[in-house]
Amino acid sequence: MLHLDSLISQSISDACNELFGFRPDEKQISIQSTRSEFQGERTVVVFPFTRLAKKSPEETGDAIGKYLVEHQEVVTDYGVVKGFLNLSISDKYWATALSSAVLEKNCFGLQPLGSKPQVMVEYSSPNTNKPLHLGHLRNIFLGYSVSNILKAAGHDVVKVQIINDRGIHICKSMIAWQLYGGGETPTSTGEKGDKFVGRFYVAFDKQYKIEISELLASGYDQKTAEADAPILLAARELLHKWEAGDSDVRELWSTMNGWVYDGFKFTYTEMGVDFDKLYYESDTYLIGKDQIEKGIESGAFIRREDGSVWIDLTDVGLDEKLLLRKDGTAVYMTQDIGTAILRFEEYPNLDRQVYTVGNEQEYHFKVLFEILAKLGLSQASRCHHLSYGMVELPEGKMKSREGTVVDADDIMAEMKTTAEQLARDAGKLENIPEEDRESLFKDVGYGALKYFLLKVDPKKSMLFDPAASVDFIGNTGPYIQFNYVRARSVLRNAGIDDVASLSPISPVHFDDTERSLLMSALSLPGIIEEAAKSYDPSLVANLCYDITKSYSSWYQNHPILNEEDDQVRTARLALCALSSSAVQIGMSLLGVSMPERM
RNA sequence: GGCCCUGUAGCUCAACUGGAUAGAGCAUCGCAUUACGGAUGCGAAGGUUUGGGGUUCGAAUCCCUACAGGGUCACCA
Repeated sequence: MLHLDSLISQSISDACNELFGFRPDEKQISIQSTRSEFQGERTVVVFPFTRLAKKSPEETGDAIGKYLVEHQEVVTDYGVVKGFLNLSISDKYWATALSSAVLEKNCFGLQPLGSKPQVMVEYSSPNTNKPLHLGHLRNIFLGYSVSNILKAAGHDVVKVQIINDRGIHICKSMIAWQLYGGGETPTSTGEKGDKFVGRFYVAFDKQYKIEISELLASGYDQKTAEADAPILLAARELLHKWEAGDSDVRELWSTMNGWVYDGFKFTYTEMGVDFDKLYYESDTYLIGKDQIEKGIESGAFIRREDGSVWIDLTDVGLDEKLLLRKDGTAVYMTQDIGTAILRFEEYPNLDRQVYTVGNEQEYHFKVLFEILAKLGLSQASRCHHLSYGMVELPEGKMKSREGTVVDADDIMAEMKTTAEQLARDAGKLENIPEEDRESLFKDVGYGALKYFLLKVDPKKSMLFDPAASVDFIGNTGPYIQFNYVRARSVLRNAGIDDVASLSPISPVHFDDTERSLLMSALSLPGIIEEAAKSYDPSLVANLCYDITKSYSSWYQNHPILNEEDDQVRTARLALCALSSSAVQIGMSLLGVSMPERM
C-alpha cells in the first residue's frame, strides 16, 4: 500500500464517522490508481459505504470528496464518476514523497533486518544423480529470490538445501560405476562432476531395462522382472551395506557424492546463488526413523505383519502412506520427517519453514504436514510448501528419454553467448573494455534468463520458448537493464555523486506522465511486502517492468539535463534517480545484477 | 476412476485478490531520429475472459455444471 493511501484511508474513515456516523473497516476502503481517462491519481470505491450512509453512490462520493478536500491537505480536488471518487493529489505531496524516497537511496523500500520473524527457505535440493535442468533453474531462482524478498521485508532468512545423498538412487550410480567405470574419474575424463555421475545413473537404467526384458522373455511377469533384475538387486545390496556402515561402500559413496557437489557448486556460483546451511539426508534419516518409532508407540503409526510401517490418513481424506519399508530401510518421507524436526530444533526462533518444491509434490507435502500434526508437533502449521508449476517447452514436456531436457549449464552458456552476439550486432562491443565483457555478458544473459523465469506467477506452469527468452526487447530483463543504464548515464553526466543531495525537492508541477512514473516507483515498498506475504517474485518483476516502461516513455519527451528551470531540473533528476534505484533494488531481489554500462 | 491445479488477443503473460471501457510484450501494419545512450518512443489492428447457469450495485476473479489441458494417487525421489 502506498503511504499516500494510508493517509487517504484514515481521512475517509474520519469522513464517514463525521458525515454518516460510522467507521468503515479497513477492508471496505479500496483505493486504486485512477484510470488515465479521468482526472486525478487515486480512486476510492464508494459502493461499500452507500448502504450505511443511506445515500446514493454519487451523493456519498460527493460528500466524502468535499470532506477530503477540506480536511486532508494532500487532496486538492475530486470528481465523482458513477460510484468512483477520483482524487487529485497536490504537487507538494508528490515533491515531499519524492524527496524522502530519494533520501533512502539504496535502502528504499527495505525494512530493517530482523524486524520480522525468522524464516527458513529451502530450495534447489536436486537429485544428485541427474544434472540440473531448466526446471531446477525455476526452482533455484524462485527460492533465492523469495529469500531476498523476505529479507527485504525484514525477516531474518536462513537459506537451506536438503541433499538427498543416500538411498537407492545413489546406489544405482555407484553400482554402475563399479561395473562400467573402469576406475575413471571426472578429473581423468575432464567432465563436470555431476554430469560424470549422471552418466552412470543413465548406464544403470539402460542395463536395468535390458535385464527386465530378458527376464520377461524367460517367462517372468512384469512386476517380478522389475523387482528381481540382477543389477537392481546389486544396488539394494549396496544400500544395505551402506546402512550397515560398510567402510568400502561408504568411501565410494562419499567420493562419488564429492564429484557431484563439485559440479553443482560450479553451477551455483555461476548463477550467483548460495545457501546458509546444507542438510544431508544421511544425517537426518535416522532422526526420522526415531520419530517413526515414537509414532508407533503413540499409536499414530501402524507396523504391519511384514514389518513395514504405515500411517493411515484416510480420516483427513488422504491415503495410507508407507513410512518404512519391510526391510526397515527409510523412504523419502522418513528423512523429510527427520529434517523438519531437526530444523526447528536447530533454529529455536524459527517462525516458519518454506519448501520450494514443484507442484507435482503437492500431495507429498500435504501428507508430510499431516504426519507432523499426527505426531503432535506444533511445527506442522508452520510449514509451507511453495509450490511452482512446470516449465514446458514448445514441443511439450521435457523428457529425458526423448532427449528434450534442457541442461542448466548449457542454457546459461547459451544466454551468455547470445548477450555477446546481440551487443556485437548493436555495435556496442567496442565501447566495452575487454576486461568488463565477461561479467557484462553474464549480467545480461543470466539476467534475461532469471527475469524470464521469475516474471510469471510461480504457481502457474509456464512455457519456455528459447527464441523468446533470449529476446532483449519488450518485457525482458535486458530491456530493463538498458533503461537503467541510460538513467545512470544521465545522473553521471549531471555530476551527481550522491543522489541524496537532490533533496529537498520543490513542489514543481508534475504532469500525468510524471505522476504515474512516481506512483509506480513509490509502490516498491508495498509490493515488496506483498511479494513477501505471497512468496511471489513475479509481483516485483512486473513492477520493475512497469517502472521501466513509464520511465522510458517519460524520458522520451522530458528533457532532464537540458531543462532550464533549476527546480524542475532537480525534480526530474530526482525522479530519474528514484526510478533507477527502485528498479535496481527490485531487480536485485530477483537476483539480477544491473550493469552500469552496456 | 478419486483428489488437486489451470483455462484471458494468433503466441507469451498481466489485471492491485469482487471494482469503471480486461491491460502489456511478441508477431502484423503505420509514424517519429540535428536527441540527456534509438538495445527507443508513439499509434493502428487484435477479446462473448472455454461453454452454460447462479450469487449482487458490480464477476476474468466467488458458487454450481459441462468441456479441454496438466499433476497426483509407488516398499521411486
